[in-house]
Amino acid sequence: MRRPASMSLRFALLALLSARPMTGFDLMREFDSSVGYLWTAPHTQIYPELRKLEKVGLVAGEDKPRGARGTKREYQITAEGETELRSILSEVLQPRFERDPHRLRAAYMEWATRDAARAQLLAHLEFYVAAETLYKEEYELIVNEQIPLLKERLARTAPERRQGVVAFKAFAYTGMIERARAEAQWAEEGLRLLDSLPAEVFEPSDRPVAKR
Amino acid sequence: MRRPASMSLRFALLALLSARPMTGFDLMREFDSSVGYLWTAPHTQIYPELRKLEKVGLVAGEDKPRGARGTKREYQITAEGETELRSILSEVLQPRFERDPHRLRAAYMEWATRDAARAQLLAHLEFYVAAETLYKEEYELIVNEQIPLLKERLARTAPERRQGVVAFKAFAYTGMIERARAEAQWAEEGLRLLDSLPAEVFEPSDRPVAKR
DNA sequence: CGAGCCATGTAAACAGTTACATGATTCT
DNA sequence: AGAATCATGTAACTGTTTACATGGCTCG
Repeated sequence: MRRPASMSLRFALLALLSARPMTGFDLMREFDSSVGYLWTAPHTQIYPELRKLEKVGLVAGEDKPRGARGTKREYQITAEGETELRSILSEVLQPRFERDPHRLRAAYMEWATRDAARAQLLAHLEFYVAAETLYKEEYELIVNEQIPLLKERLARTAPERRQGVVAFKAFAYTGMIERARAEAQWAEEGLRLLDSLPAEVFEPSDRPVAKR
Repeated sequence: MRRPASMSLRFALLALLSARPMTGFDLMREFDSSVGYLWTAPHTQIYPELRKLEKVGLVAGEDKPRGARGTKREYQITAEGETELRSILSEVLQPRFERDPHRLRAAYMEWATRDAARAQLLAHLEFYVAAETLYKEEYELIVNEQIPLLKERLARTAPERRQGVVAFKAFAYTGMIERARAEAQWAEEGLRLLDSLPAEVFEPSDRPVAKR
């Protein structure tokens, strides 16, 4: 009866299958695109999880022919699976303090050279500037209903509910955009800090030869 | 020779031990306070990792008496350990797309009732408003040099380098503060969205008795 | 003497990553 | 015929969480 604290993969698979039936491979490709920014998993995690979901009746698998000799297994969400989706969302997932390796490293930058610290922050800045652009593009695709899976989902959704389906996906992305912007800003702040500090606060770039 | 992609626990332990020698228990308590917002680990991870670090010479352990019969093992960072710290920070840790269970769930809120969605976002808002306050308090403690471990660290640091030691820790916290603010803002945006959507977009609060 | 803190451990389970592997189909 | 794509798997390992466990020290 107990639901594990972390079952995001399960949730993600059920959520995707609620749009249309898919094979493990299809799901893998979905994780490589749009949804992949929210959650992702390698195929080595997807296939076993699908078998588990089938065993407990949340999805139904069916072998489909593929070409002459080939087959593939297509999964569709069951009524129990949809109930599970509702049930997961009916419980609050408590936010918790997140570990952040980048923030941790930043806190001890006195052990880095100025150049290394700068390189780290530039990588951070570059990554999140690009991420922000990416997320904004996704956002536009969502609100313009230009994502294939979203279109299929909407086609299977009662007209009066479509508005919400789009709005929640767009909402998730505004969070990603805001976060990326905050990270980029932080990196810029760090770069200014680096420039403002005197050379003596850093580990020397060329360490003395004999350090004993 | 290869360094694992994720060695934040190792980094955190070395960074803490660079302030002063500590036992596993001391480190555990540190993770329960200040530094714990940047990184944390349970004792079941700390003790084995310390033994590993000792085996490879990055820390040196020494048994200390405790009362009459008791002992405890105190670890101090070695020269090799400090080199390791510098070495880790000399390489850029590439930022990557983070999975976020909360954003994932938000994207599929059409499967929730309005009340459940609101409860989720209120929990998010409450958590991050509190976190922001907490982080700001920590920030003040840092810049005013009121954190015991930081004071000990500064006492062992050459005067001309102290400025950086404080500034980097403060910098890490500005990132935490900005992020918490962004999350709180996002939750508020979500609450406004919920209020703006018509009732039909949500799963019914009281499901029909006979769902077939 | 008991509560609460100090101190350290094992073991099982789970989530996620990486490496290795296989074979069919489709397109050029 | 070979390359790219479709499709699915096993196995080993790392990092993290959770449960269970033990015992000494200090203070009231």
